[in-house]
Amino acid sequence: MGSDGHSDGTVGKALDVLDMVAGHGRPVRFSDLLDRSPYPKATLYRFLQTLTNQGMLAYDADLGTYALGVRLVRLAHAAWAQSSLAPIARPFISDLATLTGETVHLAQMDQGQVLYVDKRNAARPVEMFSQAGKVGPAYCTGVGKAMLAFMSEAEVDSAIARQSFHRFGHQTLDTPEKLRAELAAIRVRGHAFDREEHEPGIICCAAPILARNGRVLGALSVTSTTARSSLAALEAEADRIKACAAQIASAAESWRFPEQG
Amino acid sequence: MGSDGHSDGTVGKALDVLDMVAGHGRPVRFSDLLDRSPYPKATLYRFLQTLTNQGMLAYDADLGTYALGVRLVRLAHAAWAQSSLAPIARPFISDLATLTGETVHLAQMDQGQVLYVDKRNAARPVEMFSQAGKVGPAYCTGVGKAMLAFMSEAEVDSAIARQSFHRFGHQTLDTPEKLRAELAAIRVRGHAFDREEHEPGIICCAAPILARNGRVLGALSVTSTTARSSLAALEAEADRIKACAAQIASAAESWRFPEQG
DNA sequence: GACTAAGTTTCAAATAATGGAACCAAAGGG
DNA sequence: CCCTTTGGTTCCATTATTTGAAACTTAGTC
Repeated sequence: MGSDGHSDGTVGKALDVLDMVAGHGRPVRFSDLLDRSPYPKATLYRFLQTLTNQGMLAYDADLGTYALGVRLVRLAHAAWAQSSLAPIARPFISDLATLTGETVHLAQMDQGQVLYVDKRNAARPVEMFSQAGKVGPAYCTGVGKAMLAFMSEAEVDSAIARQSFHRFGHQTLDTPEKLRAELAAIRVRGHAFDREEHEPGIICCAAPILARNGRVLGALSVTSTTARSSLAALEAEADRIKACAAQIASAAESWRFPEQG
Repeated sequence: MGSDGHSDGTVGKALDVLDMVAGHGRPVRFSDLLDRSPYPKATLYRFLQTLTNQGMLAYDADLGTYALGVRLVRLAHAAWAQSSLAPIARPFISDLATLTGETVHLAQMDQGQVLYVDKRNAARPVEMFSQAGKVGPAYCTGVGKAMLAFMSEAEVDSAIARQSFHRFGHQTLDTPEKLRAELAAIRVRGHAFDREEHEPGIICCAAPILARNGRVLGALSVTSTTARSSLAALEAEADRIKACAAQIASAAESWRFPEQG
């Protein structure tokens, strides 16, 4: 169980390469990739060929660069639709955005990082892939902390081991100890804050979405700015957020365990 | 040489399994998958384990089902942002939607199928099942035919071999011959129509997005309904659509070749 | 308690992955 | 113009991984 995934065989390594291309952010040359990769030339080359054959990567012959392939976009649509909370949560999130007049984020945990799967802006409608799919740090976002607070010891340990603890602002919790203390407080309170810990001027109040068996399904946050609102004002919405989280949890469970099944 | 791609090794097979899960549309049990799979029990089992370990699949222990994992959503965001035309095309598409007052679709070709990568809805939303990440048939959609018309012989052959030629409407081109004849006409005309070939009441006018070297980058369509518009009215927008396609092509090229003009 | 279906593990044989090194093709430079 | 470097591709003997029939373990039924 390697923490960074190159533990299961050829497939794991290939997906590792895929991540490398994704991580680079823009089309990347073979040799650039070679530098960052732990694999020898020939091996990396073969992986790139295979992934390109499979449509997971796209090779640009003119520039000699590899980029992520469109097959991923197709797969992701299916993933988003069948496996994320987003489609189930959409109506509830929409309501919450309207009620609060603020932006609502829906996130899930992926490999110790926060993955935003949907976003609802009171004013303007959602653009699916442009927002959904973004990742953020777990230790300094409202949704991240809300999820961590209700995860099992083992999961939290493994997640904490993956955090960078970069100080984005002066309020950022920059050590595992501070984070753990905060998580304890969140567990009691039932909701988490982001006190400009990730981006200056941005604050939020977040609540976890918990299944009946206690498992963390995701988290929900209402975000605002210090200019427009305050932590106190956001906390006033906490019950509403929790109610919304409960609705989503319940909808998710009845989706997962259909009556006639 | 596989039209269905299980030709390159373990990785190819694993991705095949991934597609199988995606294709099923909802969380799927091991044995369901086993029926549809060409792999023996133990082999399939190991693939599912590996993919689950890797976060490409998510296993629901309560139900014993596999679904696509959230890691895909993350990868897809990167794919969408770095490899599809969508982020580049967005402003142009937006303008076109405003100018025409209709819905604009942006699509690319993936394995002989049309992959919608973006959609811009005018004020009045059209009832349709197309969103970013969704796929559709190439032989009976405006964007599909627009792309096919400008692809190389070999590519068209391979794409045609993958079409189902299901008759969605009475205008649907239901044989390779009819399709090829139509493609020739589109090549001359420079734009393609959808004459309710895919969905009753839905019509569109589409143009390909072509790189300077002639390669097909994608296609663009303006969609309407027979109730609100007509083919003639849509054709009146053809020049505007082509102009937009040209803008996108040019933006795409200057993005890809930042140094050269 | 015996029977069945669904899922998991084992293990020797078969196969595919590995990577050092050779090779090729452009660019660069003396 | 030839020689060198850099970036990319192919070979192939070695090695490690995958493979899948079969045995096994649950969990559920009659």
